[in-house]
Amino acid sequence: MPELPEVETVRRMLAANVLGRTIRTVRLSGLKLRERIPADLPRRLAGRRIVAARRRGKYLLLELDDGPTVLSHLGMSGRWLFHAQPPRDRMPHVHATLRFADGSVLRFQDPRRFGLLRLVDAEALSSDPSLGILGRDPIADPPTGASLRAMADGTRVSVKVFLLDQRRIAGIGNIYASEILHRAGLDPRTRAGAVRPEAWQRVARETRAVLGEAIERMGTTFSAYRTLWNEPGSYGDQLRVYDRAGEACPTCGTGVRRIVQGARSTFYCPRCQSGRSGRLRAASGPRKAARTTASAPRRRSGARH
DNA sequence: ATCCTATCCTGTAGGC
DNA sequence: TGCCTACAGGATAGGA
Repeated sequence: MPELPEVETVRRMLAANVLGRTIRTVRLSGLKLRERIPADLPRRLAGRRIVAARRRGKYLLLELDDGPTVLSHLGMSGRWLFHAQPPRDRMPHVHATLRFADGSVLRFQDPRRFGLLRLVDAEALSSDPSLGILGRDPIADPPTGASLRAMADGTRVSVKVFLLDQRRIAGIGNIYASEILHRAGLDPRTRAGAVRPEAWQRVARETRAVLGEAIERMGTTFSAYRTLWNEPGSYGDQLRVYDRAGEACPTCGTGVRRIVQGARSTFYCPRCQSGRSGRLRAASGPRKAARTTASAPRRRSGARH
């Protein structure tokens, strides 16, 4: 799942490869992603030059020379792929093909179509509904223990769910949330409002460390994510707990557990991350039951690199 | 306001 | 071998 490190990797590669290029033609699949791609996108992009590649949280922004910005989100399986020469393949699930004046091509591929392609006028960027709700970016504006604690004040949700909330910190997804909390030695079930100041400091430090190291390794390819050159990221080797239910915790050897929080998997070490205060009750309502008590180790999609 | 659940979607894995 | 089903989760609408 593309999270901040994966999106930042793609942004850097876009900056290195498509900046300054002029779009000649655009072709759309016509299929609906998270929302419909504007039908006038080809007309509005033709002849425009890409002058900036930015990122906010998990959103990518390609700024055009006449003002508007192509706003994109990779969702679960989206990819921006660059080809110096026009590709001759018939790659499935390509929803937008941008052909540049020099013959190079940029494609947006997204099998599961949770992604997003939107054109936003310069003056509307600040009021864009998706961007508008985003909290601080942990790379541009690194969190501190104090800032996290202030944001969590009075919040009753678990610290894991808190970290996933894009309105507070923009860019952390399900993989890195588990990794950050493991490295911070904090029980993912702890209520965010009850996390101690020292623990928030560790969360802040590990957020910066994990995201930074993941960017260095061009992200984590769990299944679908690829860089602009269709290469997998290599941070998967560094994952300590994510998708490792039943395996030994790299710190203490205890079996890694999988639980479900907010309908998403959380992986943690019950020994290294033992919280003695502020723990939420395991279940607060009818739930699909039985799976929350991490049973047998389950292996999934072996595509991790 | 806050929290929680269902929904969108397809590739993959596991069961039989 | 092949069919069938469950599962993965980012963002968001809508309900509690």
